[in-house]
Amino acid sequence: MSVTYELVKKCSKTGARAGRLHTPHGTFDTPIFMPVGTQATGKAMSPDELKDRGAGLILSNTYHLYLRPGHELVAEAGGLHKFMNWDRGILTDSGGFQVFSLGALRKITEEGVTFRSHIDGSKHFLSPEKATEVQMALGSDIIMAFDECVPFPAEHDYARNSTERTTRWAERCRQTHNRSDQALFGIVQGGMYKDLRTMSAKDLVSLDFPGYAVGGLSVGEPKMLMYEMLEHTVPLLPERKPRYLMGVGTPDCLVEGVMHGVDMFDCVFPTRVARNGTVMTNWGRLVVKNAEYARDFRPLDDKCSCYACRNFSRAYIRHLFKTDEIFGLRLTTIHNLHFLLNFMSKMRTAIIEDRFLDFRQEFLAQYNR
RNA sequence: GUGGCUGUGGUGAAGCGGUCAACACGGCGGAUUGUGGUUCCGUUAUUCGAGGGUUCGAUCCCCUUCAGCCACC
Repeated sequence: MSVTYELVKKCSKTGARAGRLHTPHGTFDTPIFMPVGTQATGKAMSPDELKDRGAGLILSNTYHLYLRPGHELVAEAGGLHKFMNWDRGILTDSGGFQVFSLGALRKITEEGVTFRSHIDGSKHFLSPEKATEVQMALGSDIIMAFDECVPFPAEHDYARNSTERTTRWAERCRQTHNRSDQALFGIVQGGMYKDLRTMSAKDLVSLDFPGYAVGGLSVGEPKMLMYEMLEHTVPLLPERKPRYLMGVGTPDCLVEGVMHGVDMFDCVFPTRVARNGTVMTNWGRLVVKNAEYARDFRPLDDKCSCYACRNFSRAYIRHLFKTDEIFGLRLTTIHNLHFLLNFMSKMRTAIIEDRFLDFRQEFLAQYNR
């Protein structure tokens, strides 16, 4: 198998686990946070800058690359790794979530999804087969099954039909997939219904994917409900395979995810919020563009050792935001990625030293919001 | 010096006798979780250059004054 999971250490008190993920482009420590580079670039960051923060896998996107520049072009360039000059791991999302986000612009049938491009309104069709073909052309290390993300809230009937279809689609993705140097992960759906989560997990596990994602969470439901779903769903997944919680990236959610046994995460949150002038610190969120920092000459986070914190003040970074200088959002992006990747590595160390619960408690006591 | 025009929030401006002075930008604050260097939400002029008058009521009419711009001497 092209992608395998190696369990290194299990927490004695929670479901948390430390491991290693072996991929065709290297081995990466888990739990891992994968920065999002939707359009074949980690926004505002060069590949070297991503590596300097310790990024291992990054996430890119089928929907976006299919529309622009087109997967054939990427294949012609020699694949996504070569095209964007990234020699570590790449995971591509199938486009299911994007199509879900398009709302009124799309129509779902058993065959697939007809949708209109958010760029020019042109009509397109994405199916399990097509999404898999596109991802094979891109050549990412991990590709995702084409799923339908159940919205929140959703009626039980709707969620059941959708979840069953996602499983049928997963089987079609598996039938289509034939690249031995990449792994296809299945995605558990089921909305906020435990019986459907159980059904989805069981059906997908029987299809024997090399890894499993928990999808359909962090779609607007209360955090407690998300944690409840995680606690229910993760134990249904095979222990010897990686588990990936899609779309989660705030520090508090990451700790909870890790505690419940999740190995992989991705989220636009740290980078998007950075681009809008907000950073994460050991004490919680800090909106550096706010007026209260105009004369604050301290670093973003005095406990942080990142390039931005070592060299620049809140007042300076705020000034860059106020004047729309691109260097400002580069600094906050550097900081947020450093913060989050460092945070993941601290969690991993805590698991290995079997003090994860204490770590979690200390962190949550300090970090508000 | 004479004639004309203009003076509304941080900016550009609408209104022109009658509820809370339109809108845009900016500012301030919030949101943002498998798309969006994006988008969304809230808020931001007890006051219309100043003073006086007419009127039940004036940013809007009248008088005085100040300031800016233009033209002429």
